[in-house]
Amino acid sequence: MFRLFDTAAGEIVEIVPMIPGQFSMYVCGPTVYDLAHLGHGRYALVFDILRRYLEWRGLKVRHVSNITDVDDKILERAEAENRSPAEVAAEFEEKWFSTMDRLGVLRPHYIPHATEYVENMIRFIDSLLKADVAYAGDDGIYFDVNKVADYGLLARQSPASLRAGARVAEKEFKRSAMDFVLWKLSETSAWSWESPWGPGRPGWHTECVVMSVDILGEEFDLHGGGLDLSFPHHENERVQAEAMHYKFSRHWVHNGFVMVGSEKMSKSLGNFTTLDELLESTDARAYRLLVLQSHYRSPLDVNAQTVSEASRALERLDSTHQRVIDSGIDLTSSRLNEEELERFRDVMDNDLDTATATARLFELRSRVNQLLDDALLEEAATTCATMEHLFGAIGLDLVGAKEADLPDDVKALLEQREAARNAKEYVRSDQLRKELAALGFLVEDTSVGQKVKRT
RNA sequence: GGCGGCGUGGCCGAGUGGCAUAGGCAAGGGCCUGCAAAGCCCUGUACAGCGGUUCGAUUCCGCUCGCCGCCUCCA
Repeated sequence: MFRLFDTAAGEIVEIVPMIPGQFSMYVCGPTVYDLAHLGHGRYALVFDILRRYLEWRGLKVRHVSNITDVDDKILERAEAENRSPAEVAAEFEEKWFSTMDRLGVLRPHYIPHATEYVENMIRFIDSLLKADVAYAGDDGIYFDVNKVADYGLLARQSPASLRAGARVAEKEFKRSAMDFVLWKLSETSAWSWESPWGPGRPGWHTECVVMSVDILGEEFDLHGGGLDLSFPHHENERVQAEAMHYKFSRHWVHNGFVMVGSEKMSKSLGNFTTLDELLESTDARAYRLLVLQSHYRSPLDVNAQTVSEASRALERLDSTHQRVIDSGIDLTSSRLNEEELERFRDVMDNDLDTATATARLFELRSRVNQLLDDALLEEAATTCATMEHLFGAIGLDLVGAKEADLPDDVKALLEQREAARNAKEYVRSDQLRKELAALGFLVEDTSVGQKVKRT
């Protein structure tokens, strides 16, 4: 029994796949006009973890995530840099996936682009007009939210209270402040598509409806994204679909924000760090571990300290992995501890509680070390294999010490040090260890000789 | 203004109507080690405040204080 917090229900609900054994999920992807920041990284990791977990659980997952390549911000950047919007979009899409690869985020099974769906969107908007839930305004076609009974569901607010707080300047012709644009007329810009209403561009909220339904059908299991998409974006998608009598997504899932101090990280606040910046100095797995150590719906502080703590924790995991390898244990043929697998599943089934699951895996790590200390190799093998199998299920692979290509001078120093130690010239060997440390190499003495790590 | 959420040890961060063994990081003490490192063992007066419900509340309810989010583009 797998449960998740469903934003539409406002509580944790049991997730019963529409088709037994399968799972269809649509996750709102990036608008490609700039580099991805830590917040994008978190959502990508959260849904990557969800997908991997469901697959581990034996479900056949269809994971769809779009690329929004039609947007005013893309146009603005293109104009500012005197190139075409398509060029800007292509550049940042490529950069997006290269960063996602570094983060170990699996490619979604389907990656639809808004530009491929413009014709489809025009037909959809036309249907909305025919259904009388949309109308023509001065500068485009608008959705009439008053035609939907429960507008505000995903915001968990009534239409009246939403209206009371509306911060958007009213356009005279709009029937309600919350009405949103489906088709933006743009007679001046070269970047436009022909439509029955004149040249223009589709509004943001329509593409995901059209693409998700095209690929997954009129009803699918889950629709997700960052919490900031719950309203108005997802709500606007939902009401369009509802107006067309689609059953649409059975569940809505949103992840919490990355925080900078006490503020949400966002483009508009300008307080963002790009993922590429983070990855310059940090193992990408450390960010995944940091994300795993908190609950996906909680705000997550990402700063130099929390990142370095996660990096340190990761080092210790890797170091245990290395210890096991050094003990001559063959992990690939080890049995797995069924009890632990079950416990992991129980915890993860409870609203994807990766924090508790990870805590449990750290306990296994500790147990592996204890077993190795006691030379209980067979049990250590099973425990370690189980731990690594489960970390793998959520996308975290442990690695041994990198076989660093040692520069010749380092090799020479190591040889001298070994000789000094064999001769019990400890003052000299400690001096050599210091020299190596200064060169960026950490030397440890073990029962099987010196071990070197790049620092 | 409306709606929602949060406040747990030195820091980060889970969880729970029944002793707060979460976990991570940091710190102190010990074992091991030529010394370190790694590893192991031990240690640390933590549930914002005030009421209420209850045999029992950190957990449920109310109020207060503090912080945050959404209502506009946002992952």
